[in-house]
Amino acid sequence: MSIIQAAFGSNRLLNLLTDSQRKNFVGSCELINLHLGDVLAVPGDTVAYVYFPVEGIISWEKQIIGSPFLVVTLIGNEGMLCINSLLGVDISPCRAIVQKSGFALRIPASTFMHQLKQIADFDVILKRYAYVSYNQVLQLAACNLFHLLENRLARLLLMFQDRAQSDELHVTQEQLAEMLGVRRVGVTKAAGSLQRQNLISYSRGNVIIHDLNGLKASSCICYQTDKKNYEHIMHAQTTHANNVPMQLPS
Amino acid sequence: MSIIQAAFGSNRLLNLLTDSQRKNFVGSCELINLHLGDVLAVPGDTVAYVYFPVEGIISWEKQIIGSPFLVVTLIGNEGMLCINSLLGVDISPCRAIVQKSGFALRIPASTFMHQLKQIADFDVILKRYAYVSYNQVLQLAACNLFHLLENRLARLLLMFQDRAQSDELHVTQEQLAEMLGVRRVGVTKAAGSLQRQNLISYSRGNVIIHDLNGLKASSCICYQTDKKNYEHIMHAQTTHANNVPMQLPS
DNA sequence: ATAGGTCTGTTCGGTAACGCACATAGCCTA
DNA sequence: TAGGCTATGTGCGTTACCGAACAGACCTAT
Repeated sequence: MSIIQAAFGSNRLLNLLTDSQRKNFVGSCELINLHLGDVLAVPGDTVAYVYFPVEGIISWEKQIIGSPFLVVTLIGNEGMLCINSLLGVDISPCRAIVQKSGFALRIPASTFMHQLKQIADFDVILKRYAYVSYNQVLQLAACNLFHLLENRLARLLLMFQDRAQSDELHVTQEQLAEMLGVRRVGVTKAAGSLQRQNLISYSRGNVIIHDLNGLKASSCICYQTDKKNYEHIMHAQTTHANNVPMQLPS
Repeated sequence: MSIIQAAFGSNRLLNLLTDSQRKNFVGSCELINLHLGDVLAVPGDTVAYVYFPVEGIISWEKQIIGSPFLVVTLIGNEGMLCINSLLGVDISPCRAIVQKSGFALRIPASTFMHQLKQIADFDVILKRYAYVSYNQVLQLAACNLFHLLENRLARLLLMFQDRAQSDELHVTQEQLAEMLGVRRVGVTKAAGSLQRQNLISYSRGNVIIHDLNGLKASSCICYQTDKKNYEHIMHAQTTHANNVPMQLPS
């Protein structure tokens, strides 16, 4: 069994295709390794490839002039990079960085654009994903204005947990601070509070989530809202959902 | 000359079509009045119509649970409502309210979806617009986090000015505060500062911009960034730009 | 074992918002 | 001309951040 076949069915967007459609599409992809710190997209640059993560986490980060990068969302096997290609624009609005190693199906942007037209309903599925992504950014814009850091931190940790499918996260407070667009001391304070509530514990770049439900309660509703929205929109009719068990190369 | 013909060529997105394409499309539209306060879309509701403003201003507002509505962008004749239709989703993510009376070309959402497929390159143009809109929200998300109220207020006033094509705006501090997601007193303070700098003056719901360049200097760069991005993306190649002089019904 | 790097905790003063309450000022109508 | 409504100004205490600096704790390498 080839590596490509092994990854078959392990991205939730591609799972919305029929078996034959997916087989066809994945045939145009190559399975690549995502290494921690890899830069997959640079804002303003033309993107060469579109990625469908299979395992691992990629951060999608916006920078505005005069300010640091801000993590807009984390992308795992529920999503894709880069939605700009999907909208017919080859310029990336964001930076994309691998935050957790793994694998992704990669396809040249031009091939992707072609396949998008060829495979029936593929554009329908992915436009929905674009809608969900748009909605997520709307949520973030309001969240950044209204919600407290401690709640936003809890939300970010939950997003990590979802995509890592693990309660052990490898991320320092410094990194979390950068992602959230705040100072490291702010995260220390917020994380300390979460720890005192026995929701998480951490030490030198390792965060362990002990009480998932408690953490959800401490998070702003944005976490739940985004998740519900994804499920609601992506699984609304006309999809060919099926779950092929995931197998990965060693 | 009919009212429809009068509005022909007065929306910048439709101007990117060829004459015959536009004629075709506008034939499926009706020209309606936009009255101050009209609610054109409700979050979570199915959208019945898509709007291409000709004159007037519509606010596009996101609400997250437990917080007030927040203005995401203002839409004038440079844009359209609702990009969700464009992405094949009939549910509006935002509320849309007329902030300045005017006119718009209105088309049933289903007819719009049909026309989108029929008219060559129309979807290409509008997907680019979706990209620009996505980028705007990204900008807002960071802006809300990093920029000061006074700068954000200046930005909002400039966005009004652009779309009103007038230096006299009819909006109270209370309304501006709601749009920005802050207290009215915050706006009083910020607006007072702008007035003391002789950039604007105001009284009882009338704001007059005296020094446009000064106001731009007081605004966060987000204003310029968004504008440049629109021009850059919307006028990049493969468009059939032409400007038909605008004439409106009395 | 010691040294140097990385990660986390704490402290200080400052500021831009917040909530709440009340004061003034312009405009409209009776 | 008085009364009432709306829009704007102000004042006070509180809070959630900020920037800068430093202290301790832990890890690894020489």
